[in-house]
Amino acid sequence: MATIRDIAKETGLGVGTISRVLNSTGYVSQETREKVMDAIKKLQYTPNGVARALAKKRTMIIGVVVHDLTNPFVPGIASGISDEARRQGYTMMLLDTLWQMEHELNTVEMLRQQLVDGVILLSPANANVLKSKLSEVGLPLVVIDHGEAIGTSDITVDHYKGAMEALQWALECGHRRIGFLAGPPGLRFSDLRLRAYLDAMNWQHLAIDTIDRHSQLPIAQADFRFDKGISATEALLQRHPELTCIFAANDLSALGALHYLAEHKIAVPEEVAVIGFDDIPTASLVHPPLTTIHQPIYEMGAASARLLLERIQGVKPLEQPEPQIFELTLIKRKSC
Amino acid sequence: MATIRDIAKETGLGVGTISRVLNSTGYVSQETREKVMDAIKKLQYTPNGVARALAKKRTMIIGVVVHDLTNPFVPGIASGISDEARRQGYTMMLLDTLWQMEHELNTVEMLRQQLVDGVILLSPANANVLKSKLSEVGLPLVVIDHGEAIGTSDITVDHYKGAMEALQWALECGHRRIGFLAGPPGLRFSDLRLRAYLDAMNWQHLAIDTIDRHSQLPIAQADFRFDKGISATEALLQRHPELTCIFAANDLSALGALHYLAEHKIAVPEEVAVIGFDDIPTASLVHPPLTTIHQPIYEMGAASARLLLERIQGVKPLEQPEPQIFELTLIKRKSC
DNA sequence: TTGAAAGCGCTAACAA
DNA sequence: TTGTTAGCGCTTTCAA
Repeated sequence: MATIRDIAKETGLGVGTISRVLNSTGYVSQETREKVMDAIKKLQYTPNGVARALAKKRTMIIGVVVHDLTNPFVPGIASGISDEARRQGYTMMLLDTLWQMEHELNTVEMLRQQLVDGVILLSPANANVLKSKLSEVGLPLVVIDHGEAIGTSDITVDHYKGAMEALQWALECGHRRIGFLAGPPGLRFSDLRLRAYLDAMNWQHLAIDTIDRHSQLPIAQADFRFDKGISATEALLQRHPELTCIFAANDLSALGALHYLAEHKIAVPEEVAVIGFDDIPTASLVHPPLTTIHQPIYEMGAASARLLLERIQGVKPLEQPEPQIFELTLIKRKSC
Repeated sequence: MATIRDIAKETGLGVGTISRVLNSTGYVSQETREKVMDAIKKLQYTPNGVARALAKKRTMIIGVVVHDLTNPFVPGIASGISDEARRQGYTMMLLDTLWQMEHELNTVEMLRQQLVDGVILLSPANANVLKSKLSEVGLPLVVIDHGEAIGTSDITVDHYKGAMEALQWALECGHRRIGFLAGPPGLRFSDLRLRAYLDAMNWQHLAIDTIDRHSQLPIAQADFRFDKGISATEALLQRHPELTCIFAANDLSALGALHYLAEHKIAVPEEVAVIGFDDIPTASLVHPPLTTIHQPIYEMGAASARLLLERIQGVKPLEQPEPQIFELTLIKRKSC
């Protein structure tokens, strides 16, 4: 592997000069530049990024921590980030924590080691610890939709309002007996969607943390998952055959509902309607196409990258939050 | 930011000793170790990964170059890689080229800069150039299913055989008039699936590169995409109303076919059957669930990571190929 | 316009 | 068992 010193030797110049042509900084005569370029080509030289990062104190890489690569939501966000980052000369490093607390911590521990210039956290379960860990070492950070009751996200949406809009539509369609496939309890955005459901059903008096005690309610836990969406739908309809509509806390579980209904030849939306939340790509592919709340996934990713880069470049202060709230829109397809 | 030198000063020890307790190499007395640990905690010290990488000449990161994060196939592979890498203490860095030649080259150019210890290329369009670029700098490499006519992949499947198996099943089901939704021409695995189709239809004499001249054949270009799957199916059925089955070169386009058929109230599989290829997660979610050829996606990802790490660690030689061919299996669901 | 030299923060001999 | 020192390959003053 050729180093900058080899180029210096080959051309008879000093390493400083080589560095200058490599970075187009300072003055270099045309003649010298060419001589250097020739040597670079001849020796197949590529600068060593690690050494450069050490000297410059930046790597031009941003780290993105996600909970599950196979959740269709995630690649959407990631490609928004990746595109925007690339546009500004940065590279994205994706890190998957598989919803495991332990991995989330390990991951942030390795990000502390300065291999990245900044970090984007996507729906972290415990944003607050991670945040303080990273700010200890002064790493710029952007949080998309954190999962804790308190704390601020830089990029987010109005989950409550979105869910309410979905339910409003269900009511407009004439549905009165509406069941709910809930997400994992304790996660902020999961709870907000549940809250909207309770309010829309006129159960404002019920606190979300006591909901599991009201087993007579048409609510079943589906944990944002497809497979649990199937079983939860089954449970729901057995306990509540009177339901004419199911609102799922996310698309994946809504797809589970759709799957169950199709298997049991229950017509959608004629017998039971279904509404989801997220608008993942698959939502439009299933039959009937899923009516759902659209999140501008790609745009949210791009915006988070833009904000992070501003913080990295010192345009925006690291700690001062100014949340961007993205618009949700109801996409009326065929399932409700 | 505290450095190793600060810890040395704080404890009154030499930097070598600090390094030793950090890496658990060589002898360190229990007492010293504790003193160091205390100082680390006190000063909130985290070792600088870049400096370490420069000194050790390895970063413990592997780069994974993919063409499209939003293709469900990709996250499947990536999570296999990520899991296996993590198990061995490595971190995965995902890079998206969006099917763009230019990005593919830029990406490899940055990987040349030694920020990673090895590279996995997923279905690269031009594996050969990338390969030589990386081997110039001695970077270990694993290729999953390259897209060129000649060249070897380390991890692959028998596309021809898989497609043939799918067609055999269609024939067994009594279908004789079978249409084909083709992938992008010129890609090795795309062409192999087409070849199998032609052979199964007893059109062995037709060369794949002249296929577009035979416009009377029940073949339409769907380019592995959902939206083109819809329009291609429409075109196909208009020209060939006699078809009773459609074989799609991949699941995404098969889903497009399914979508078209549902929209036009054409019963699947009674009136027209559909078979796909890949077995992406969505395949089992649609209605009717898609009969398709299953690729062990996760396993292939894990295997490629294992192989790469063996090459990085010098257990396996860098250049000597010994391709692993994974088994494809026909998954009979409801669409055929 | 170019060269020399001092780091960047860490690891790994080698001495002590 | 610990300390010292010479790199790793590059950038960046400061002189020349």
